[in-house]
Amino acid sequence: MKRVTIKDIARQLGVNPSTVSRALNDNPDIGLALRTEIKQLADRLHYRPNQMAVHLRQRSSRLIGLITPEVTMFFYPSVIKGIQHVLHERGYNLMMLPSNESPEREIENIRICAENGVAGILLSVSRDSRVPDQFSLLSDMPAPVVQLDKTLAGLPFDAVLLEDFDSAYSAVSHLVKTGCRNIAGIFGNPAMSITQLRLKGYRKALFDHGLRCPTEFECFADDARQAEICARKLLSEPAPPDGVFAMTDEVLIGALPAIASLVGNIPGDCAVICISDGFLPYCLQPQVTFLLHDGFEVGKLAAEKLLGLIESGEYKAPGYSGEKLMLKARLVELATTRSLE
Amino acid sequence: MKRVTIKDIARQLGVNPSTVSRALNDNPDIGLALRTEIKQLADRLHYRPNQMAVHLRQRSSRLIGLITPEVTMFFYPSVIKGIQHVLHERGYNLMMLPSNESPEREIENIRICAENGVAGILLSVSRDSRVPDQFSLLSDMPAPVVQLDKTLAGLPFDAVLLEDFDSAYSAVSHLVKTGCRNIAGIFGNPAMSITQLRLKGYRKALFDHGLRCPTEFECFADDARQAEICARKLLSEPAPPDGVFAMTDEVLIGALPAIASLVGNIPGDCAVICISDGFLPYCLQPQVTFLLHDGFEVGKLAAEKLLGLIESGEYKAPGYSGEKLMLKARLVELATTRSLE
DNA sequence: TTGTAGGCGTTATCAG
DNA sequence: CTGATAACGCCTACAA
Repeated sequence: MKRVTIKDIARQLGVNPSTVSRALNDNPDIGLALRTEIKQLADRLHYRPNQMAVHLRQRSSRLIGLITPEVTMFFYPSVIKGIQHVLHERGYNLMMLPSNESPEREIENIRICAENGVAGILLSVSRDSRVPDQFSLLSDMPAPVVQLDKTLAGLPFDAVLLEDFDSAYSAVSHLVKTGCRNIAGIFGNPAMSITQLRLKGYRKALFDHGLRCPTEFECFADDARQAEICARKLLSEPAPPDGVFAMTDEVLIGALPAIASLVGNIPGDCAVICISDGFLPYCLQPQVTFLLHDGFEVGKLAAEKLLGLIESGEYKAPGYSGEKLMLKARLVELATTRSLE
Repeated sequence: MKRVTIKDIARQLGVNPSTVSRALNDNPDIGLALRTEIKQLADRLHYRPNQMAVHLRQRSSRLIGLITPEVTMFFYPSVIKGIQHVLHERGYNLMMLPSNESPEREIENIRICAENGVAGILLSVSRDSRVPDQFSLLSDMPAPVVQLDKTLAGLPFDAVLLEDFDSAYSAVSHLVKTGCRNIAGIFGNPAMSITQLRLKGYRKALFDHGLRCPTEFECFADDARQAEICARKLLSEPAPPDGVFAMTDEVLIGALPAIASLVGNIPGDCAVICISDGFLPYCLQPQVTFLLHDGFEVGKLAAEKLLGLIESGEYKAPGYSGEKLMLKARLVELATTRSLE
């Protein structure tokens, strides 16, 4: 039960393989009559092109490499959905290459992309990745790169990311507006640029509103578990916060239950706000107001950008250095308002 | 800046490309001296084999196709981690092929696997998939298939799945043990086999303990939102349940906050138990006892099984029909016990 | 131990 | 309009 190839069709019709190839690719050079005859036979024989051969020939597969630091249940599932939504309808496939937060693995993943002739790379960098050595490989790749979410300044690629500074700034400002005066922040790993940006937004918001920003109120957590510990520590301070900014869903899911169990009334005693993908805040109790960072949108835009580059070849222009596309977050108010107090 | 190929190396060393190929593949026919010389040059030139060519030649890529109904934040992220853990260390890569719960898309995905010469397929079927038409394609594929999680009886493939019936049975029995007498169940879409199995386990447990099992207490929810509605409906019955079995994390996350807001005391007034991947129950408040369905383990075992089949060729034997590997769930008690009352 | 030649399945180029 | 030919990069009988 060998697979049927172009040659088989050619033989049966007594024509040349190249003619079959052209006909199947709708080349108008081939007479309509012959073209349809070939197509019909191809159909009857259940002919499917061997992509491995096509790829070798074209020197590029229709694969897109997605390099991410990890596959958490937060954010990435929706990013992936957004990516797939675009890739599928344009006939590309997705190869997942998690780096497990390891720069070495990241390099290996880039290598895998090169060896497999991916048509393009979607790159979300690990915590400890550094420009430029690590990404020198990328520059002489015949495929475009689009960074998404966790990006690195200084790489000459397009990027799609969320306004981290602004979102944090807005979130904290919203807490201030609803009456909070002692606002703590729980952040992610400080080596990540998104952490730094959100931290800056947090600080600036406090500063602009004339509020103090004691360092004990700035906590850093690598995961939900640590976020819980941070929350407990914050609330056991002699002067505990009356508002908490959670940098991510992951932080929120760790911190909120702890806060809920320690203060009588949220947001009465302590308000909580976070930056979220828009799913968890609806699930948790009490519901929490958040700034929506839409992963689906990020994935979709990054994929569209990437396919655009692939098809235009624009990225090959000497000196092409990409542009950053910054998405704004939207405030979603779920919490019962606190401003009455 | 063309990519360096085997020919380039051969030319520089004045040997034949085939010699280089053999040397790089550690063929002992090639003299050790020459072999190392070739390898060194390959290194210096940063030679990387062109996998597209290798694949065409071998008639198989080192890609594994993962076909899943969707990419939710529940369960799949850990399954994927388990899969990647195995694939990566054995030099395979993962192509993600979500079917969006569409049987047509599922067929298309199988086709994509065939065209791309994947070395194997990991298959989790959609709700409405039916044997056998849909999977006839699979039978004459030169690659093995392993089903995981959402499986379909009647397909002649290996499968790795969790003991759904047993887990539901144990979960409900545990509720009985802690004193519940009116136990409701919130399930997923009834068309899924895991729903049917868990439903049967639920019913059997009630039956075996001599408890009634009114149909109003069996609810079906397609997502978290619907699960919330189910929970509200259940608790507003004239005789509300004193125990609720949530079939999945997704059900739990929808139902628990609703239950928490409607009854004064969990588990005092109404106990809750669920089947979970082992992350959410720790996060939600109140914490809930669960049966651990370990996605990582499922992914890992399925991937190992698949690579085993690929490398042994066993699956090609006429009449090979696969075997089901059933994983048992483990009870994890987080809830404050209710048995005192 | 190494070289030669052919082919994996497709498509691009050049004739006719 | 269609056919012949070569090439994409690699591997593997077979020959030497």
